[in-house]
Amino acid sequence: MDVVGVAKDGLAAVKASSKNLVDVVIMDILMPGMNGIEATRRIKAARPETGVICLSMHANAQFVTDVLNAGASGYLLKECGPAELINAIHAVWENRAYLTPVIAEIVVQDYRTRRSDPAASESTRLTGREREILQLIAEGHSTRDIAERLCLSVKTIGTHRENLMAKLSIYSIAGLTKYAIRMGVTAVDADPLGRPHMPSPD
Amino acid sequence: MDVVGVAKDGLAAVKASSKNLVDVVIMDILMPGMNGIEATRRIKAARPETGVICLSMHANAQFVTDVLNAGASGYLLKECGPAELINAIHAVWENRAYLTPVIAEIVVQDYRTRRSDPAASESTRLTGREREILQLIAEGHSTRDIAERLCLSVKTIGTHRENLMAKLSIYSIAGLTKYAIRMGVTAVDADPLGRPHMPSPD
DNA sequence: CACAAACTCAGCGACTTCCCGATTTTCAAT
DNA sequence: ATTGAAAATCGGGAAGTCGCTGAGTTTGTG
Repeated sequence: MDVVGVAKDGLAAVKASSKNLVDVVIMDILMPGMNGIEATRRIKAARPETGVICLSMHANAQFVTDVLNAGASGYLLKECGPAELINAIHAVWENRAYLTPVIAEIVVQDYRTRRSDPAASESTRLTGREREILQLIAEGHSTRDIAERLCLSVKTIGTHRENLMAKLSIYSIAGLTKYAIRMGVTAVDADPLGRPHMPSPD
Repeated sequence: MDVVGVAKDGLAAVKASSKNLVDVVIMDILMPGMNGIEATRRIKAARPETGVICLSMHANAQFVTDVLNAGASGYLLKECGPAELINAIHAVWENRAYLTPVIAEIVVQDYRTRRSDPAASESTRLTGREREILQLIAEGHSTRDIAERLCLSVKTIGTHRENLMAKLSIYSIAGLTKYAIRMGVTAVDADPLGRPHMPSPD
């Protein structure tokens, strides 16, 4: 078992795993720029036989389902010991799935609640794109920034933001930022994006 | 010693202490709407003989100096026991000041560092108004909202926001929100301000 | 295949932001 | 008491953004 590469954000992880033929990727969800869900989706799209294990601080039902939908085969919490990590790597390696018990329980609970009330978490369930844009907004990027970064029209980003706001009933950037922080999509001390104009006269 | 009133936010505290002739106010700093610093300032402005003791979770030099500038006579941390609180109330009652030892130390340190490097924290020191507006922005209020709430022109709020951004080198609402959270000016789970328009058709 | 959901984008009026400027108030130091 | 610096207040105007409507394209599932 070799560590063939380490990446500090989602984009780097996607690039690294496309260059080296990686068997298993240990993916953090909370990363600046591109999050782990999006990165997982791209890695699986580029090379489906790559196994992805997500490692997160948050035991959040939304995260788990999104990550699994993105194609991950495992989900661990950061509190897990090295033994469990190795265990999970072996499982995913052999094309099996591994969920840490707490997460497995959450998944089951999620199925149940969705059975009993299918529309309950329907309204606040964000799509991948919406979550991606939520993250970028919460990281301080302007609509224009995001549009350029994702090679989309400013209008598209606007629409996504509107859908986002309607789903969450949060109609301010500040509110969205706090929501993103609570959801673990961004960190309080993430890069605040200093001066886009006025490059300091001194 | 009687408790003559309890208020859940800054504005309520100002109103309550103007109606009842309060001797000593125990003030929390972190409150939605109007923060404790602004509330302290207004209470002292309305009736200077009112003693104000600030009770905060944060042992932050910025907070302490601001609160003292606002006119507070005491500063305690929330970890303090009831004995110290009573102690402080008696001191302030008798027109003396009381700082809990940790805070006293911070004040001394602050004096020293400011002696040695007067311009160090000069650029990022916000005025009271700026801090107030930072808080309102971070609570999700629009420029127009803030202007109406403070009975000021939209232009004034804009200028304050611009000064704020220049001082902090943070040029996004999201960034300002995170800064406000780090500074303890607002809470992550503060009221996200649901739907300012579209009052829900169902 | 058909259907729904997700994703994409344009138009347009209203509003906000950014940068320029200005005045008044406050307050500490001389 | 005067001066000066910092704070707070506001306006104009160009440029840009937002909110809403509507609508075409892609995607995935039954």
